[in-house]
Amino acid sequence: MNEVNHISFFEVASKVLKALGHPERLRIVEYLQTGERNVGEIQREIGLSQPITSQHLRYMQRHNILTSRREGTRLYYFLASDLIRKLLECMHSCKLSLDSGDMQVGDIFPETKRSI
Amino acid sequence: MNEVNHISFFEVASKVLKALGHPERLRIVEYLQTGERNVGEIQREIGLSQPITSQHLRYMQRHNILTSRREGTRLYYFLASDLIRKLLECMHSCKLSLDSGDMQVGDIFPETKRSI
DNA sequence: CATCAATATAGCGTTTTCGCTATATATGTC
DNA sequence: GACATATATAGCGAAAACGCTATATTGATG
Repeated sequence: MNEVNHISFFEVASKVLKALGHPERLRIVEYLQTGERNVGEIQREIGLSQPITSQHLRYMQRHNILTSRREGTRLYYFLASDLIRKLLECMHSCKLSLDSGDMQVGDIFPETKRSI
Repeated sequence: MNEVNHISFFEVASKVLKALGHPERLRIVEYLQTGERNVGEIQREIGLSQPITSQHLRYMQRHNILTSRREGTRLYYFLASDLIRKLLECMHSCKLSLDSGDMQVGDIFPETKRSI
């Protein structure tokens, strides 16, 4: 069991992780935790060019991280699944651990010496 | 704050996610949750060729997912940080949610129709 | 239908990832 | 030092990711 059409959990999960494995995309996705936003809003918030913003959003939509909803000329993107939401919560709790000093950057990137 | 030598949390986290974003590497890393293993053990467990196994392990070591310890002619690899462990726990809990049917594959991969 | 604003796509060069085969290195043993 | 076992690396071609510029599409409005 644990397979659907020969797609294992590992295949699914790794695709999601890979798609989130980009600093700007992670920023975008964390921003979208607060609710849906249109491309322009995301672009301004993250500070990317229009094409790059659109490309990242399309990429994440293709990889089932995001979904979109059109409203007139605007396209609103939002988180596509509970897996994504759970993952982000987890990242956030890791971030808090790092902030609180329970965890050191050195635990993750030994070459840096101070805590995040 | 929240920056160390201009390396933000997003940079660190996205590198980790990217490095975990590969089905075989995810398998390896989940296997290593049970404790350290040497290359041969990992190779046999996951069912990869020797060079590929070694390459994935080195890759993950370079990306601060794993560390290693030599014992004679054997090299033992193990999880490098608490962030990794936390992330895996999270993935595992997501996996359980999927298994229990609370979540559907369709939530993640709409083209598939049954639950994982 | 002309035009504008919002968003997407094409095309391109560079870099990284990937899996593979062949070969090298390191360690232990005789 | 010869040899065996365990592991790593080199080198290669194919594919994908990346950021960029230029251009196209879509929808609303006059």
